[in-house]
Amino acid sequence: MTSSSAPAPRRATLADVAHAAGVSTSTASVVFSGRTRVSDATRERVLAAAADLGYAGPDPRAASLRLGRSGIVAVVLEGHLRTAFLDPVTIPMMDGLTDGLASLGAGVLLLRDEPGEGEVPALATAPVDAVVLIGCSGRTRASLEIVRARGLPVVVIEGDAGEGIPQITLDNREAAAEMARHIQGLGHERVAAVTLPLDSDRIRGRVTDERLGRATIDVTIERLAGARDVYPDLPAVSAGSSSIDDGVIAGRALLSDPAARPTAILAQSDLLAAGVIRAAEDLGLRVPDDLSVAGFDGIRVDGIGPHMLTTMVQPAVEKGRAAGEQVARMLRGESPESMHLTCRFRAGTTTAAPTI
Amino acid sequence: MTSSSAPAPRRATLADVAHAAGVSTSTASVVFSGRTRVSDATRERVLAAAADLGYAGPDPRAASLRLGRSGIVAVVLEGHLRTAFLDPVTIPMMDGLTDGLASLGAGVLLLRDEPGEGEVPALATAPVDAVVLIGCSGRTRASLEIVRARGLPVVVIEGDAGEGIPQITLDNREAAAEMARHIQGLGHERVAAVTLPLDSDRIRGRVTDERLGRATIDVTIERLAGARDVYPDLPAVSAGSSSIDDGVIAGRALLSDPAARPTAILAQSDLLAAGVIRAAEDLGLRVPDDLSVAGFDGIRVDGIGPHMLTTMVQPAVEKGRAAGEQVARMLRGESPESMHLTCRFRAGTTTAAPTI
DNA sequence: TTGTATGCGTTATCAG
DNA sequence: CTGATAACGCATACAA
Repeated sequence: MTSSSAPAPRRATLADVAHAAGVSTSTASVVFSGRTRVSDATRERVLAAAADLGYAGPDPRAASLRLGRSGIVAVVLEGHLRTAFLDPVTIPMMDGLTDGLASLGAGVLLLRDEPGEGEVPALATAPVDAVVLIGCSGRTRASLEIVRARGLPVVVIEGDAGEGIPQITLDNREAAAEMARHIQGLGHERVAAVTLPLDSDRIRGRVTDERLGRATIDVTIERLAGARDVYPDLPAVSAGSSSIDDGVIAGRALLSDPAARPTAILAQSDLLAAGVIRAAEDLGLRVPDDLSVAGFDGIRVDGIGPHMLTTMVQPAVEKGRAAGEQVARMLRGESPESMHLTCRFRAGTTTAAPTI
Repeated sequence: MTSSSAPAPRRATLADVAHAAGVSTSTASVVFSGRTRVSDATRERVLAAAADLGYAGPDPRAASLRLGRSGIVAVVLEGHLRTAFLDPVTIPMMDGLTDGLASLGAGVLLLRDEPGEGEVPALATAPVDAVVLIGCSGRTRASLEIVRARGLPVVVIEGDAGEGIPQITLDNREAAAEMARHIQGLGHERVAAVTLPLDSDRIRGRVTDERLGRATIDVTIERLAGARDVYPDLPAVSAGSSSIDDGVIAGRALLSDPAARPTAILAQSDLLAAGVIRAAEDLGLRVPDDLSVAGFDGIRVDGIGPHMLTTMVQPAVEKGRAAGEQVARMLRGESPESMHLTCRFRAGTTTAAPTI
């Protein structure tokens, strides 16, 4: 009957165990690390002593000091988890990341990129071996500075950190262009776009050249550029986030005026596309007869009834796994490589030739 | 022009900085920790030397050995992140957790509860100060053993770890009963339930007494018990996961036979409820006229058209925050308290009096 | 206000 | 196969 509030006299250390087993600490250490052969007899004695003293293995803190690594990789997300995980591609990506890191036996430390109420950013003092930055934009830039100052290996997913920092990127521009060509091939001429946020201010509204010039989120910029490679004058509305609700808002903005109504809308994410579809149907438009809607990401979207979104499928899990693998390489002392992953067109039921 | 592949000769240490600044290491240490007054003059000198040597602050690994804590709290999730985050309440809960931990400046280390391919579980060697277990069931039980062996403070969310381990629980049984009474109050007599998985096997199908006896997931057991407090003979079908798709499957199973069709279905999660609604509408039934459907969780569900789910809203963020706060207490040496949080009934448009 | 001494718990090296 | 020794880099009590 051990009470959990019992004041542990003092945790047993490796030295205690060694002493109790009548061996040196180095021998005891080797029993646990297994890096050298030990006779079965002494191993038994050490293990017995350990069990006896309630020793649960080497203290990770001491080990990490000695070894120079902690087995932890930081992932820096923007803002609240709620926000970061609102994007459905985040989860498969994180999953890929943990997979890619598995070869290291490393865990993932979730860090927020917040101002942090005047505190020193956790990133500056976290015992991590490497850092993965996601979407190096705005505030994330500050994280990059900290990381570089600490001299930690870093990989950037979907963002450009410049100067020889390995990055995992998507062919956003080419993929967006491919989708635009699909729409063009169907015969659409009056087309509009709904973009992801332009910067961390996340202001909604018509995308002017001036606003675009100040934009900081690469994904948004690239996907719009790709679409405009095909439709140079493509009008666009920016959303406040990648969500169905924001898609509805942007959709309304583009569809409310029947005179200026496009026949196709290119959304920069599947969630936005779902919102656009909802907005269209609320206005009595039929998809794809009256309006074609294209998405981006290739996630499974609930809530658009019988529709199957026409979209560009991005390799989300691969993205994370690639980042994890590059981190592993850097930690092994090998030189990392930037990787460029490609999206795949997937036809759905939400795009068709215009009927007008 | 610093190349990132430059072989750093050796990272500067606090001692180097102190030496360069012509002060002792303790003085230099204090400059960074700020735990004692230092004259502006020496502070300047130390900082200058640090900048000069590219010293980015104390090595967290050494600091954590010295201080006896790492500022990291582990969260153990079941299976792939994909699976854990499939449950929409996980994200707000994690958010609450990081909030609750914020007072400690602690980060969250995501750990999977996997077999791990014969490797030692990361939990056994991760440099963490405390552990949060989620839904202490089955495999998680093994994690608990490791944690106890290491003598780490631990808090369990929605699970019973027994023996004085603080837990954050929900009034699942009472809440489920409250919902059942709502349905009863509307006049329903033929009612059925769709439950969450019974155990980690996640087998779908009719819930027999025998299967229920072997069930290991407390949430499922409790919510079903609550419903049966009101409808003692309530038939139930278990889902393979908390998802819309699984809700559809369970819904079909319950509704396919017109003769034995219930007039109300109590789903153990909102996603399952959404699936049931979809299954009902696929069969030509109207909700709530032909079938009342109740959910559980109070998340925002897309994909059920105009419906507003009648549900029990659980305090997801609070759950996480409470866990974080208890961890903080334990690390401050105060004794932790188990907390029991309550759900709130929210009326929607998916339940009504039976029309037959 | 600053310096001195000590130990946090390990693990790598190398000699026996 | 085992043991002595020396770091790993830092933060604190205490003395100056």
